[in-house]
Amino acid sequence: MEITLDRLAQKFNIHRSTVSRALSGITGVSPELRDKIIKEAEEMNYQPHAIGRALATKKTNTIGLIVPCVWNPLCGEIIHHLEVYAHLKYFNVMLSVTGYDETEEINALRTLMYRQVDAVLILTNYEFGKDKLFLEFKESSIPFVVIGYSAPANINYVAVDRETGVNMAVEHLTNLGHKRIASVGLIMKSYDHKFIGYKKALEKEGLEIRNDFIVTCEASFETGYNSAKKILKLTPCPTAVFAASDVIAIGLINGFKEMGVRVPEDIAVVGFDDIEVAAYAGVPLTTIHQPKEEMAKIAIDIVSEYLRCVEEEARVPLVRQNLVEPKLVIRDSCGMKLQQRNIVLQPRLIVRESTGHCRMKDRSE
Amino acid sequence: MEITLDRLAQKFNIHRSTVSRALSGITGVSPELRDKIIKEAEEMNYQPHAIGRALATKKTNTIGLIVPCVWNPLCGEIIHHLEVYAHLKYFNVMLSVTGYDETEEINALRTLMYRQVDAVLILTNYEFGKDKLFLEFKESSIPFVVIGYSAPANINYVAVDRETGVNMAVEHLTNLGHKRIASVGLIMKSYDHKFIGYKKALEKEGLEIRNDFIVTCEASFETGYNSAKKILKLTPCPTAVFAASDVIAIGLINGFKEMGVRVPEDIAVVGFDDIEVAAYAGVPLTTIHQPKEEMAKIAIDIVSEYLRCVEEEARVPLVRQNLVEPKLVIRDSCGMKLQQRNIVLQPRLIVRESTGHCRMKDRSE
DNA sequence: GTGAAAGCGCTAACAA
DNA sequence: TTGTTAGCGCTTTCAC
Repeated sequence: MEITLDRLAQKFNIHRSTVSRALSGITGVSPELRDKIIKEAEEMNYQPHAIGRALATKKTNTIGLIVPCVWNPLCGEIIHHLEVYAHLKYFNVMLSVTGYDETEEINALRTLMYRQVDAVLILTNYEFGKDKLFLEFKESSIPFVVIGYSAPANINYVAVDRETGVNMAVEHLTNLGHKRIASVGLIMKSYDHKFIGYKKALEKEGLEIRNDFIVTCEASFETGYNSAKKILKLTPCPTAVFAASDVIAIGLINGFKEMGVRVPEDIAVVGFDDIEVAAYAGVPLTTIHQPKEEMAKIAIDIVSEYLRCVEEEARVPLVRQNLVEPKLVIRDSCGMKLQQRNIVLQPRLIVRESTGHCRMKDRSE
Repeated sequence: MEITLDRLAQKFNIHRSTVSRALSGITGVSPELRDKIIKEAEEMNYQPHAIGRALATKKTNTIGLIVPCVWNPLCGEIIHHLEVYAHLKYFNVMLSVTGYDETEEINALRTLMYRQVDAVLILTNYEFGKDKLFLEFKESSIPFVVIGYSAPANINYVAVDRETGVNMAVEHLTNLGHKRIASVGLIMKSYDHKFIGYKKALEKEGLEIRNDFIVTCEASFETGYNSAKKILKLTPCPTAVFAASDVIAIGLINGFKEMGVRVPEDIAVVGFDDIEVAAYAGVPLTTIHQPKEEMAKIAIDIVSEYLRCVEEEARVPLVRQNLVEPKLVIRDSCGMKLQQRNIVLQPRLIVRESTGHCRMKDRSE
């Protein structure tokens, strides 16, 4: 038989409310009784019923996490950190994967939002602020934060500064002397910060922006792999390529290899994300590091701080919009093999931080 | 103001139970009223309150998922499939990551178990049946299934046949003529099926089992990488190595490369798991495929079938213990490059299935 | 310091 | 067909 507050109370011929107070550590129970109750509860291995409590308190201590997928290493790593930090703040996490489907995203939101989670986090790597999703959010009163992409003015978000990141990547290539720099996986829309960054970086160097040098594809190993052929068909052939994500970069390098094209000797490749495999991917990948753990921490902080305030009936914090700084991680895929390297069995890592600082904008609703 | 059954009922001056029936599609409401109610509910965008419903029905439609980590691609891929199948069966999933910590596993179990989830799935890659965890499970009345490792007689599980898998891997190596086959990442315990498989496979071939050829390490890219040095120090040097997981194999290959040792020319490597990156890892990895999606499907089927039975008050199914068959996936890392290969931009895949069938043992409690 | 009572939102058995 | 009632397990306000 399940053990409940009432059953515990019966043991001592007292009322369940007293037991509740004793176990919640609320003042107003005699120390002796309190200790007896606690002891007995432990002995009987009493566990408060989360659902009952949630109904009474209107708090579930659960945050909903909507993600496009989990198999993708970038998502996997971010989800990992989110869960760990959530756990530290005593939140459970409810996971919902949408398969990059906008309708599914809305469904997930509905399911989670309607009062079974205290907050929702949404991981997305593309434009956010699309009307439906956005409206759905605003109708609810629970806090939410977008992770991975910037959002409209009145929505919390934490994301890397993509434009700066891409700029660093392209600059690295131009510094190495590259003039014909193609890209794979960019989305040719004004809302794609990576696309903007790519264009601006080339413009700054006075390099021509050629549409045929912009090969679009989704983010996966396979699409990257298949893009290799497209890149090699270009005339004149690019000497370097910026891949919009590491999975693409890794696939690409494999594709090149398959066609007898060496990286970095024949063509240089920079990635974006710095997923863990990047260091172990055939040719260790030079890439732009996303501070995933930091982003996760910030996201969890935002919701837990918000929730703390409503609990204490304090003024709720302003919308927080965090752009965190990327870093350039130099490995082998762009041909920085010029220096002598000791044969030390550790993944080589030269980190070059961007000059900017972590920017944080606070705006009022 | 939140919209509830009562508030909906007020609109028509009827009782909330009628509204409840109408919306649940339960017979016993006049068609006209029913339609009016449904229409109004949709208009007001009514969403049933999951917590209230859960308290009343003692069902949360949520399954708890306890995993050691999510950043690891093997875990990530399995979690992905689990979530997708759970979703298909209308389950939410509550995720709990334990960081390979047994105490955390028990905590997670407690948190989830005590009536906020209908079932729990536990993903583990090591021995299961450890007293504490096991007892904790048995005290609860909710169904659970272990994924990835076989469990004691009265516990559901679904796992690959690891012993067979390792046997296939080692056999592949011996077929290629290898005699000195080291291993990395095995656990030298009687409960490690991979270890058993490795030993048996060598014995079968009449090969010596050398303790120094068994290099232990945890499953990560980094530990694999660091193990390369250890392998190369052995005398006589092995000509092939079996890595207990793909992440180890990938790290290992990078370590070898770093030290100027070529794979497969100088040394052959087989992995285990067939994670997605395996096909794109510098040298495409020959490995043992775990049917992750199939395993996920079986796991979800087990719990949803169980839950269906208790709901219908039918006899609950017997314990299901599924060992699914691994497959040998031949790529490049063992030197099967003998045949001419067309330059076709697709990851090469030669799948060799094990001769056995998917075994399923049903046992009574 | 402790008990009684109400109520969170819903479902389900029973009456009408 | 519809309403009434009770109750899921807990918290919390108000009496005592």
